[in-house]
Amino acid sequence: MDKHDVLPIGEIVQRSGFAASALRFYESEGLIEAMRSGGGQRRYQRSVLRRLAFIRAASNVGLTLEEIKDELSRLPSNRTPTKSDWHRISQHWRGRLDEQIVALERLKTGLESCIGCGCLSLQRCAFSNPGDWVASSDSAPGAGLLPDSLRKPHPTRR
Amino acid sequence: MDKHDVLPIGEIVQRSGFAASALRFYESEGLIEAMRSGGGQRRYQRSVLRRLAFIRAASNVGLTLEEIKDELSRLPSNRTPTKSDWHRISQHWRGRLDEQIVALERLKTGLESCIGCGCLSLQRCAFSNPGDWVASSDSAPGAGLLPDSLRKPHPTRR
DNA sequence: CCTTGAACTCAAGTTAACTTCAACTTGAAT
DNA sequence: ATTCAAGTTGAAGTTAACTTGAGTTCAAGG
Repeated sequence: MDKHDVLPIGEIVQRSGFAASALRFYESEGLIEAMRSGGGQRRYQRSVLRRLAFIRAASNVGLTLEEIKDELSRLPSNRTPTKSDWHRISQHWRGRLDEQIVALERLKTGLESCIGCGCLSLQRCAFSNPGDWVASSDSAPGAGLLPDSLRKPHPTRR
Repeated sequence: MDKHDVLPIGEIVQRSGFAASALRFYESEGLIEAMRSGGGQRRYQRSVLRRLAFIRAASNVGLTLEEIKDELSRLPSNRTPTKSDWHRISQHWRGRLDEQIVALERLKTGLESCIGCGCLSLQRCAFSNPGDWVASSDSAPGAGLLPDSLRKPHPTRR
């Protein structure tokens, strides 16, 4: 039990779906670890696959690598996460997703209410109001708008 | 009726909530236009405010500047958009928002179904599956995952 | 031994959407 | 006439999350 306990990077690429360059990058950022072969090539433990799955899931939820790193480090040191670890985390992520959904729905509602008025006059359209206008009258109709956590996709990604 | 028909950049900054640098940038990208004073300073027509409101709203919906530029150019040349223009556009935006909401909800559902299994085993967890796995079995449970249009916020903003 | 495909490193490039900076110039008010 | 806030330009910087490229080395099969 030696040869099959570690996997070369190509294998990890296959099984995880991440590019080799991404794996090296994650390693450089301290998200994953690797041992080295005699000649200096990376040899991964099987557990890195679970870690990578976690990374992908978290990233789908919209966490930054920084945040993901934090969560990974909070996962009681490298043992397999228990069901309660997983439950705690999923609650957190659920919250994130809910926030995002609510924000989008608020936006949609604003949009709908604008169809009637044909406005975009910048006068009192909640949909197009810049942040400070909205902030000024606290209980405004379309108050809030997009939270910081809802901005455009990153172009690099697949 | 001359002095009050054009506005200096500072005024536009106040009224639109965009930074002066953003306004110059938008101009360089052809999203807005400006006349010049004798000495070369920008003088904006009032209508630019409506355009800027449109830009902000579209950007809140998640359109790229490129897309916004397209939509602006499709708005029957610079006249005030009619109610039907606005209706057509808002339908488009609504579609975008709906897509995004659906994607997030699919993700949330996947997350929920994962709580029970405590998985992230990379074996068959729809939530953490990389794209190609999902693509391979077409009618998979959590199929689809995040569309390209749903990736992280851009840090620069506000 | 030789050949090749797989891997390595490190620096630099990519993308969007702006911002910052340095070094002036304008223009409205006193 | 002076002043100074407000405006101008063009180039370079910022951020996240990686990718690309150049030049070199590893490792496994024949």
